[in-house]
Amino acid sequence: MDKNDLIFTQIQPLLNYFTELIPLNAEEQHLVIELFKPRLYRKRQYALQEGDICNQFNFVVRGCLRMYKVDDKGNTHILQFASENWWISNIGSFHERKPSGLNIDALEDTMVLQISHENLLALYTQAPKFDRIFRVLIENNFVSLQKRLLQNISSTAEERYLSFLENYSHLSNRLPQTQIASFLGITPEFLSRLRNKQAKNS
Amino acid sequence: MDKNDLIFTQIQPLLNYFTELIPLNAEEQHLVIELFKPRLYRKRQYALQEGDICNQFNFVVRGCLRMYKVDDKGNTHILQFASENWWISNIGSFHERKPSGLNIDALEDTMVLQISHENLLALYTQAPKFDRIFRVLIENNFVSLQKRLLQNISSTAEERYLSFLENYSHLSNRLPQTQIASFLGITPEFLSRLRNKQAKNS
DNA sequence: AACTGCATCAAGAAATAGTATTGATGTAGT
DNA sequence: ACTACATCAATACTATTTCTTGATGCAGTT
Repeated sequence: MDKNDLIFTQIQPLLNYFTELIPLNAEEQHLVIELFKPRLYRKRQYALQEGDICNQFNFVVRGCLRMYKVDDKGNTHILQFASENWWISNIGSFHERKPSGLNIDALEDTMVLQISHENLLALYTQAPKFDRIFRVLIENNFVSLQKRLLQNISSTAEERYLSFLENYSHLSNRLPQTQIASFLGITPEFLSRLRNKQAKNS
Repeated sequence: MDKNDLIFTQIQPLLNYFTELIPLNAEEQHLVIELFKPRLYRKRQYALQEGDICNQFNFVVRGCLRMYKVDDKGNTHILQFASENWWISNIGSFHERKPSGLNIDALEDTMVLQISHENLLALYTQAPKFDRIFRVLIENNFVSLQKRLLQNISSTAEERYLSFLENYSHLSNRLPQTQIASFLGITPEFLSRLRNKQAKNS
């Protein structure tokens, strides 16, 4: 398999993703192939480090990334997981071109397709359809974020955990409990007890 | 401890390093503090990836980095380790602004102080003393490289290993044998046998 | 032809690092 | 006092990384 085949195989999920939102013509597909670059992040590797400007918009082909904030006490709080077919990037830092307060790193070896800020602007110019595609995509992200926030302010840890199981069933046995706990905003110990309780009740 | 104290603590070893070569006045110290940025590389993280242009000159505060070449067969050959108070960067790529054929990555979580190409030029302009400091520093690197080359073409693996033990005693029990073997240019298995032999002879 | 200095491959053992569980104890808010 | 969590410490478990060993091979001396 030569290099082009390889890139093509990896880019297929992204083309599918776009096409499901809005069908692309050949030229648009070609732009995507040209402007998105495949990149491998190895487990624990940063895709974005606090203080740097986020310059890439990432689509996960396989693996899993997380975006998180480290607070003054050194605790990490996970804002988002991104596994297959999800987008991740610090949108604020990306668009306003200012240093990120958040980190993104890899929980598994992760292949992404990424487009740089510059190339994304070029993409919008050359194929205005992507304005709409990215609007929709960001709306989706926004909605799921809003949902999480709402849940956070209105539910107990147990409820949040159950909802996590529903919404992220593919991740619940794939990620370490530490990460899930940090996503739910509880300690790993408490999550362990919650899981125990669940097991007993079933 | 606030953020400034933190940066100051980290930058001290670098100021010491320079001062031992040539004393710096307050203004020069200030430039160093301003132009060198602390940065953490986590174990396995790349500081420079083949194909990218090396844009940073790195001083290791703690931890250990390695610079290596991956050959056509996929074997890696380590050119240099850099632990505390050592410099590392692909000087060729850095100065000629062309893609690196070498990789740099972290063998341990590593804190570096790094200066970008742009800022280093600014430093030379604003404080010409650094021309001399960096000349000396690069000379030191050059000499140790030459020594290694000479040894490589003139010694058996066992001799090279013994010399490694002398010159890098602080690393010999800190790095995995795989890495040391790759530095010596032998297989880990053969290094294992050499070590065995040593142990018996003493 | 035998010997030396290495390599390669495969399998298993040993060491280390990462993750999960549990108990004891504490605290803020109802 | 009770609920919903946190913190700390110890232990257990699992996975990953690293090391060792044996078998085999080969190229370049002696």
